[in-house]
Amino acid sequence: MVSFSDPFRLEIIDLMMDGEVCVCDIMKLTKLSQSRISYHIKILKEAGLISDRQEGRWVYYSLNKESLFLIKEWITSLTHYSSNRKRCCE
Amino acid sequence: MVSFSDPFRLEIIDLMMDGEVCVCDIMKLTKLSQSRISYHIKILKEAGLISDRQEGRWVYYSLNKESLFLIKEWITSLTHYSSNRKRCCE
DNA sequence: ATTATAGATCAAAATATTTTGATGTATCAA
DNA sequence: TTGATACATCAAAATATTTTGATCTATAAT
Repeated sequence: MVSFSDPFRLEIIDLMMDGEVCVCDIMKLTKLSQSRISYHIKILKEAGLISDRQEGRWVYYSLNKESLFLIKEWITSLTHYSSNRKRCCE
Repeated sequence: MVSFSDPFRLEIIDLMMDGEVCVCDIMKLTKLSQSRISYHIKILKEAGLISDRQEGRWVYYSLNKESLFLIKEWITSLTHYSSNRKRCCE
């Protein structure tokens, strides 16, 4: 959740919407520097939000649908509990 | 989305799961200082994630279900597009 | 073997966010 | 009208995150 907190990470996430991308794809599409992208990728990976798969020199990243689903479930749980007024400061 | 990026804000959001809370509620439940809470509340409010309602000296905060729903929709859209492999670096 | 490419990692610098403590405003109770 | 409570706001300090540029590893092509 906390890993959603950077606009460039959101941009990278959006790029993964259509499937796998490598760092070089992201470089071309965003004009961010390589190390900058690797840094954000690392944060997304540590948060379990993306998966990686190496193929030769390339590393393909893609969204981890399961963890996205878990986040949705958490958001759902936020709104699906009792909404009865609690008295303040009792 | 970016406003989810602080663990204390997530805690405050969780507290609102059961309904409205005021700053003093949050103070009691979290032991955070008043100005610290107001600071985080402000960020959540500016993000449209919570709504407020004043009643006398108290301000009641609650989750804005609509904006939570929009976030869920965005997450859904991330995973519901074509997953066909794209060639890297073409 | 040499060179090129993809990407990870690192330390320092730049930048942004958060915390603190003080002060301000509004409401209410005595 | 005085004092207390709830909360907002502000500037400075503390802390955390991000960016940069350099260097490193691994793979692959010549």
